Amino acid sequence: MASPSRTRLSREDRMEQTLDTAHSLFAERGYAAVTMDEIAAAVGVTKPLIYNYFGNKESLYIACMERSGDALVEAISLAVADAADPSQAFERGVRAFFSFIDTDRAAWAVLFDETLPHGGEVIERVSYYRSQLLDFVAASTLSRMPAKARQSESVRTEVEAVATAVIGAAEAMGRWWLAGGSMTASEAAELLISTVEPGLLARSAPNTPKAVTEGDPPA
Amino acid sequence: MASPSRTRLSREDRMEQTLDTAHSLFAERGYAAVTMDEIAAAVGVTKPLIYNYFGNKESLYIACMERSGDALVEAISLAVADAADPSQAFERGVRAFFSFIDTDRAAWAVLFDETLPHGGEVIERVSYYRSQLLDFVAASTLSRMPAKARQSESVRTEVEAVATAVIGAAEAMGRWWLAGGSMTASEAAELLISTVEPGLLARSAPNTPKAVTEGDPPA
Amino acid sequence: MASPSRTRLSREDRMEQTLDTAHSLFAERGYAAVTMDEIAAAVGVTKPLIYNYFGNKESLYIACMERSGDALVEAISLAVADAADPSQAFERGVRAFFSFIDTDRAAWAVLFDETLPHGGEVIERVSYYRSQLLDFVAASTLSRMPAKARQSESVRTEVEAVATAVIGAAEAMGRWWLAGGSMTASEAAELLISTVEPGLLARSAPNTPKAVTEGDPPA
Amino acid sequence: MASPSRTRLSREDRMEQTLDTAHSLFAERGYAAVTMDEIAAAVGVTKPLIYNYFGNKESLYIACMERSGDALVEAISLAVADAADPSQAFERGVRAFFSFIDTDRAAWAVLFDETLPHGGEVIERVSYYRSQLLDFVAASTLSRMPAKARQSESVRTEVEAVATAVIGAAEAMGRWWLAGGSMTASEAAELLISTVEPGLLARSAPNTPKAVTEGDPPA
DNA sequence: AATGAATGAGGTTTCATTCAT
DNA sequence: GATGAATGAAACCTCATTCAT
Repeated sequence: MASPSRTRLSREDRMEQTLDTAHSLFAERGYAAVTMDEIAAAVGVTKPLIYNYFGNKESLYIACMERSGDALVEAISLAVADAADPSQAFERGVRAFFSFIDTDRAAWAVLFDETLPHGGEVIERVSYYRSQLLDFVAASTLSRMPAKARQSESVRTEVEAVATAVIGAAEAMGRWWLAGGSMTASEAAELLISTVEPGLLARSAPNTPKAVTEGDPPA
Repeated sequence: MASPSRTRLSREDRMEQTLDTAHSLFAERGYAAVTMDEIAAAVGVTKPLIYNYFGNKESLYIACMERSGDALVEAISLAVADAADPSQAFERGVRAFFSFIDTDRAAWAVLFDETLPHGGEVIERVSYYRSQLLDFVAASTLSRMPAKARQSESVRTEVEAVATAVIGAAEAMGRWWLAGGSMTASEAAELLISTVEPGLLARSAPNTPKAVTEGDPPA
Repeated sequence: MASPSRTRLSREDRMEQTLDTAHSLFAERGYAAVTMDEIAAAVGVTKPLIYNYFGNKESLYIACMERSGDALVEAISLAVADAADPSQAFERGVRAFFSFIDTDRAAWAVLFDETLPHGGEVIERVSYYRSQLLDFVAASTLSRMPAKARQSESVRTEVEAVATAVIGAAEAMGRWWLAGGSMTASEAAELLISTVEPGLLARSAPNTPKAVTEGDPPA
Repeated sequence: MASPSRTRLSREDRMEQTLDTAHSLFAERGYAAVTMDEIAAAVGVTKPLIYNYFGNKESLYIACMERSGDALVEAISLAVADAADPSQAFERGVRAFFSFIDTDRAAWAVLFDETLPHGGEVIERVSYYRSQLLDFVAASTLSRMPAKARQSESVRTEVEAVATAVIGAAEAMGRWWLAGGSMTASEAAELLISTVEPGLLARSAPNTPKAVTEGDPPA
């Protein structure tokens, strides 16, 4: 927010700098409340330059969002891919998620801003990232199911619903954690895992005696 | 939305009618997208009258929200209070929640509008209702815990976090359900219950062998 | 342009007054060069009021134009209808045309403004009025032709072309006359009539040997 | 419009190339709708270079216009000069005019653009070319008059008015022809000639009984 | 000979809100 | 108890034009 130096920057540098500044502002106050004038002033240039580089407000926001979104999706993607055992994908994904919002809480805020205009391109892009997260959860749940079940249409619908609920839980908890901060990100992750993992597991393996998968080995 | 009759109404009736109309509009398109002009036109009165009654847009929205919020809290409250066994409070609450949004999706929409201005009084009131819901979940979780645990500060924090996650899950699933509608409200409720109940239970009774509480193993 | 009194006016009066003022400004400097700010200032109100009444700049311009266009078309229409003999329709129409632009030169300017945006609704409306004028000329020419010729497609095309030329001549002469003013409107009308009437007549009565009018006198 | 090669050109060549490109754009969309950005992009150079060469947008337009204007005036001038008999000057001029706009419709479009700013230098230059055309018509009309009449101030005014009307007719018909194209340029020329020539002739030779030119009543 | 970076100034439009009756 | 008229403030966006290299 500190107004940067007055030197002429290369197009690339200026764009980078603008993205940084805009990202901060958007993260702090949301899409609707931030004006182009403000962004320009914060960057230390005039509006036309920003319009020249980014076209319009929505596109600028999308550019901000893309950095965050890509980073988040990649972080989770890597974590999940590294799981030796598919049954650990979910946990690893959740941990990556909280680790991400711990590292870059602004990214999170931009990605899940609640003041976005309802009917534009921005919302489409946000939806894309949300759907990516959804897919991670859904995939990790499905991967633990018998092949037969995975085919069923109704099972797939249920899994989508459950995944939605889990993402909602993660978002809410993320928000809560960002606001309060009375525990570490990793603790928050474990808390979420312990809350939903049992239910997911039960759903994935309906035939398996739940007792066995869930915990205490039989005496 | 049908423009109401133009007869002169008493102040109270007019307010009631305005609330109805405004509620519909807000539910349909969100706080930000609805203008005072529209509301006045839909009600069939002039803007100054609405300002006279409600002061400003935020207050009007709050008035709309309060009806919905109170109704929701009361519905859940009743359901929970009726539970013979505290261990059923959570399930009953969730069912009441989905039943409520099934009956009155407009109320839900107003209560969980995502286009609210970030830093105003509105958001405070929304928070109040959210915190009420939170308390239900937290209470139902705590009630299943041994008294000793309930005293612990760290346990209370954990429970708050978990309850937040659960409410987030419910909201997200509610939104998903309203948008798609590929199952009944009651199915959605069961889905949510089956997803988080095991985890909650495990948390409430950490000593109890989880297997036992979770769906009797085959003999 | 003198800023009118500050009294509150009825909607109708204010609209009327706004139309008057805007009409003057548009007539004087053209659509593009007049700003809404200016209009509002000249009327003595603020922009939002004007937007409230007229919607946007194009609509305001159209409202201005409609008055002028309707008046012009009606004036010509009446003059032509009054012609006892169809062979006089053209002359009467031309006189009405010049009489009109004599009475209300601003109307003319608004109607044939050359700075209108190319692809909007405004241009459509202007075209409508232009086509009305065209029809007058074309009709008066056709009415003097034998029924047989009137059917011919090629004759109709020719008549359209000629009518276009005549309207162009009238517009240009109108503009010239408005700029210079070295003769009366009625003299200008007669001048135009004497310039094109012979040609039109010759066209209408193709049986007359064209050789006589058109070129080399017979040896 | 095809973006030209990026080789370094001499100043003169670059100017030439810029004029070509700008001319095309202006002809296609009119002065107002073309931006300097566009022109620069289409030429394949940067704006400052264009400013360096031409000063500003108006001057650039004028430069475009001058080529077209000079060419048109010269074409007509030649045609008229070639007329053995002064009585044919008008016809030849009209034919040259339509032949010109047939060959180079872009030139025409730039010369008679209707979106030019009202009060600048551009309009002055346009007026110059228009006055040149006017002079051709006026001269050809005057040349057929007795010397005595030519001296009269009022006759000269009348001739100017009539010439204005004729040019207006030519412009309008030119526009119509360019838009529709349902006849050849030469047919259009003859049509215009046959429409105004009789009137002009009658004016030039006021002693000739007009009845003759105007369609003899059947004996 | 030419460029990339940058701007000043202004345009249309929208909205919550209040004045005067 | 209610209205029609009116506003202040600001938002997004565009364009011709120039500076510094």
